[in-house]
Amino acid sequence: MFLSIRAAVHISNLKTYCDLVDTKSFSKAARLNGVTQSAVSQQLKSMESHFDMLIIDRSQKKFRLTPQGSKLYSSFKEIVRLYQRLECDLQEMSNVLSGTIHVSTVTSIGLHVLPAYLKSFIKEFPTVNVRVEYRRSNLVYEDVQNGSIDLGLIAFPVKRKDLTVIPFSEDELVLAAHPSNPLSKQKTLKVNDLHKVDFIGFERDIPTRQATDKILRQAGVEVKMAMEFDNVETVKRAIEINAGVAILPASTMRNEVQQNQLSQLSLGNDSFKRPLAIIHRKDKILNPAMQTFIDLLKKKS
Amino acid sequence: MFLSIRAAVHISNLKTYCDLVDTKSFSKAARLNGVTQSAVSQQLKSMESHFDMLIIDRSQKKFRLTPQGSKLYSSFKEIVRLYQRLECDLQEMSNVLSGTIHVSTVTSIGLHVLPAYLKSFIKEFPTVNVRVEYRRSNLVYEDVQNGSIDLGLIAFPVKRKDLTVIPFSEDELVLAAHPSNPLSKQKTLKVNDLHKVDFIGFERDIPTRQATDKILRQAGVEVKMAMEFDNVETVKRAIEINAGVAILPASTMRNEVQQNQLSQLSLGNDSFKRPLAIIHRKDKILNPAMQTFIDLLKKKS
DNA sequence: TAAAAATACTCCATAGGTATTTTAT
DNA sequence: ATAAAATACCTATGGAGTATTTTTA
Repeated sequence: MFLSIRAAVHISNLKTYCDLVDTKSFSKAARLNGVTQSAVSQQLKSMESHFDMLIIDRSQKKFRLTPQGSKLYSSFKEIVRLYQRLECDLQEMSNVLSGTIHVSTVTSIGLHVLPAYLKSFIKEFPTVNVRVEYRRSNLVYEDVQNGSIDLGLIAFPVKRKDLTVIPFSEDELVLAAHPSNPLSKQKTLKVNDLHKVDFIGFERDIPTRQATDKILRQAGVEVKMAMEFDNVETVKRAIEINAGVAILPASTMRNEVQQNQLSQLSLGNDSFKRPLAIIHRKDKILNPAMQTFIDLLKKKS
Repeated sequence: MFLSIRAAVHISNLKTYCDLVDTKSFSKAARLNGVTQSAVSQQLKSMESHFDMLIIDRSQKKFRLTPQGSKLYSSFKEIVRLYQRLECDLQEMSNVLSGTIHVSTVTSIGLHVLPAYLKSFIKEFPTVNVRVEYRRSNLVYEDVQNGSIDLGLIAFPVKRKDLTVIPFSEDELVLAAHPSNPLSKQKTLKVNDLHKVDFIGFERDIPTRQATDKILRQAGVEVKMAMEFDNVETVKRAIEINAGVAILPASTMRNEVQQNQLSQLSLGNDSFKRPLAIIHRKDKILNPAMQTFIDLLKKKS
């Protein structure tokens, strides 16, 4: 009736506002919440008129919160957190897992490791909706960090403040070569055998590339970098035309090996591993579905 | 985008839901939040469909919360509390008092004590909107308790669980008589002088009536109860036609005494007092305007 | 001058009102 | 039989989209 709580304040607006403050960007906050920049702008405006105060000082060059603005921020953050926790608790109570899990994964994992897990997961929990985004490593980190997705799958995890890393599996790194390639003839292979060989690698900013570089460097081996690609599929296609050899995760080439399009060669005794991990924001509230998903990945390995 | 927080959940709905649970009544919750019963019903329904679960089991006779329903309740209560606290903090920061104070007062206080305070309050804080409801004592308590108003003003405060009582003033209880009444001739008066006298009182459920009864009883005095009314104004009118005398708070008859329509006689040395107090719900979050209002009442006395 | 934010304008979904029916005591 | 809650129906509103202008870096 006369209660000031009578206001056009939608819970989802609070979340958007928090993102706005976090990102200091209307358009980013908009993207994070699946609305347009215009909407965010209007939301803020209506909040300012509702509370009858300036929230963000946009007069100067810099995005600057007023004292009221930061008070709002901290309260809203708390409320959003409570609300999200509530949602998780409710899901838990309903004891039928549901909801959506939004996963962003490096293509190699997404294409060659994830499917097996995914299959048993959706079989057991058909009510859960898993969305998979296939992206480059750095973008996976970015997605996770800015909160646009729930879980990330990456190789060679690097620790970051405000990220939780959950290792869940390892892949063996092996040599991939065309069946007709001389190297394929050898029964055993050592890294040294790769000296001066035509080599196909990932682009330099991709962790697996950095790992293979290190392997070669430590063995004192120099290769002729013939081609560089940003994903494993293209690398395999290049090997298939015998443009060179590559060091790849074994899991990514099973099909081609089976069909004799590629040869897989173990790299000596000291076999090299590619550790895989799940990442998520430290402050992320994992709902039961996500938790179960994580548990499955950890268990199966 | 895919976030479950994306929901038609208005902050004010949370408050309404809490009231619904508290009162176990759709219509009461509706009244408390200035909407129709229909709206409350629809809100609940849409919440149930949104969370896809039963919240209130209305199948049986009794209003019964599901486990999910009570989980919702506790979380919503926390959120509402956070939000209300936020609003207060914001008001405080804006350092111009504003908002609305909703006061429910016993008529005698509202008509004869409050105006002086009110005058200086609205002079000092013209931006604050004070609404006054004039009601019978028990209804003031009720209003306060069910949260439909912020502050209550009553005499002879009684302690109640979940109510805070703030004494702020005292009124002297005096004898009111028609100027032509024999009693008015006496220079001093003792309670005993009222023996067998025609008496006009408040109705039995009114605290001041109970107080005067006690005064008379303790003095062993019996009066002839000629008339009973539920408010002081009518009592005074009855005295003016000389239907009897009454014991009234001095403050309520100043005007009539001045204009010689009533005589005021002190009741002996052991003057009787009527304590006045402000009441509010213990869990009420007092915004700065209310706090200031209370401080003013306390200070002036 | 290019990106980000604000604004103008429009549209549609929905929240909530009135009126009524259904249900429970 | 009566009070409370649910439902049917309708309308107004305000939230958000598109398109555009304005701002600022």
